[in-house]
Amino acid sequence: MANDKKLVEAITSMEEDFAQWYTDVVKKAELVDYSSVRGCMILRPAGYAIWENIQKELDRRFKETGVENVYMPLFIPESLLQKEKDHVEGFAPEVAWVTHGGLEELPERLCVRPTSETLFCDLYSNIVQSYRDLPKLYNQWCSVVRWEKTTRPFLRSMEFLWQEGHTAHATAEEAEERTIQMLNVYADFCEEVLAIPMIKGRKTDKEKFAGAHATYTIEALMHDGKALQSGTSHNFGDGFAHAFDIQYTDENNKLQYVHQTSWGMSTRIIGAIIMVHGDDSGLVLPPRIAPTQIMVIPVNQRKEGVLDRAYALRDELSSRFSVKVDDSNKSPGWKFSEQEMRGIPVRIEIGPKDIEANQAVVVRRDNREKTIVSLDNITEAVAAILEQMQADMLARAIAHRDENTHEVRTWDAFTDVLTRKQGFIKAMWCGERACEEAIKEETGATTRCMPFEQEKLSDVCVHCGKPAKVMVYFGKAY
RNA sequence: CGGCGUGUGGCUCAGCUUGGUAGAGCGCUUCGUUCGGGACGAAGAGGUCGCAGGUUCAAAUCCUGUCACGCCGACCA
Repeated sequence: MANDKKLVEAITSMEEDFAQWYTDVVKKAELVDYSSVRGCMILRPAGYAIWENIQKELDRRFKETGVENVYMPLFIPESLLQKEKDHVEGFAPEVAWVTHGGLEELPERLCVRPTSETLFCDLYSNIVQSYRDLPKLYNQWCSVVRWEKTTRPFLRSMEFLWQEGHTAHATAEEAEERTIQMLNVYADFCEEVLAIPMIKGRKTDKEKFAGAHATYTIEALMHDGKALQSGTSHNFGDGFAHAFDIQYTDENNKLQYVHQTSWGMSTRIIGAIIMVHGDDSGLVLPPRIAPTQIMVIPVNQRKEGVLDRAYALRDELSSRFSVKVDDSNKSPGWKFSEQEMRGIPVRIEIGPKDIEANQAVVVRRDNREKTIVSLDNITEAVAAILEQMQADMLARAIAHRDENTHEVRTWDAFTDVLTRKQGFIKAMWCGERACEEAIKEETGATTRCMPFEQEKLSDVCVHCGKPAKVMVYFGKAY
């Protein structure tokens, strides 16, 4: 009983206070710590390792499509940033400036990159001459800085890690194709590896990227019914090419402007992992992204042979999985709770009784299901359990999203959902910005995207009653 | 940026109203006993009270300012 009490106190329950639950999990799982710089987070080993796995997996998928990695400078001269009008206006309010070098004031201010479109454009204007130079398919892994007013670990920090891909193409068609291709890379990655289902669609003009012709997005639904924009892919058309004079000579010796794209995913996605899969005991990591997949917990470890058997088990499983032994001088119960808090997918309990019976107890993190497994074929058994867990997590996330997606045909129903249930709202929209802004003003809900998979729910806009143009996902967002 | 709230050993907090030598629990260290859902005993280490200024014989406590964090709102590709 006393132990139960302690557990309850450790992490605030989701029901009671979701925001506090999130903060508790992030801290208790030791993913992040606050730093001495306002709004900047420290990624601790457990958090950074998740990012490293995300990087590894995404990087491989990018390269399979022909993308190459580069690294651009941290600083952007003010004059360069200002070349594309919409772009500057979009980012100006949240840019950090360097004004001094040592003791001397700089002749021209440098901004700390909030994103690197301008640098890539500058580069492309120099290195693209001929249609033979195209396409350029570059990506960089880096951090960017945006002077945010309020911050939360992973979801919004002033400096964050991400990747930004920037491509230049000969034709508009090719650029559009690449934009969609990368959106699909993100969506597939999220589903297959992170077990997070995504709604794919296009952003409205109001929500699109500063300077883009079209922005596509993947949107996920969190456990509390709020939406999280999880990755974006932009088609710039030839807008930046005109601003930066990126021209090439085509097969007919005519000058043409390139068509560009950019696409990004950030450490914010780790926030999605936490808020989609986590529970009241802490983090739950999908097996395919977990830095440590298995924790072996010896029981009665001071008894002759127990620790040795645990180490042997680790060594055996290490050929296929990432495994650790918790041989600290804590009680088993403490270790169980710790493993659960950290979201390690599977733990294996092994004690004197097990060793005698040539078995171990395998426990899944997501549903706490216990399986007694023979030590003779434990690698195969654990592989099957991890696979099943990965699949079940995705299935649960899809079920949760579907249960919390509401088709709405009237304004009353729209506001009713927001006050009582939250979640995604599918509704028809007239396509007018003023109407979109009014909806946000009245309810706090924003357009998340115009999904690729369209349905015709009615003939009129859910808010203003004018003829409807498109079905939109609405929701309250992080 | 606006409203509300919070800053006291590593953590959670008490003390502040009514100024007078800084407390508790957890954690940590050492030794011993334990070990199948956050074990127990003994002995130890560790803080100058977010920061700066002021009032006072005397400030964690009163006053002013400031910084950070949290929540809500505004803002945010």
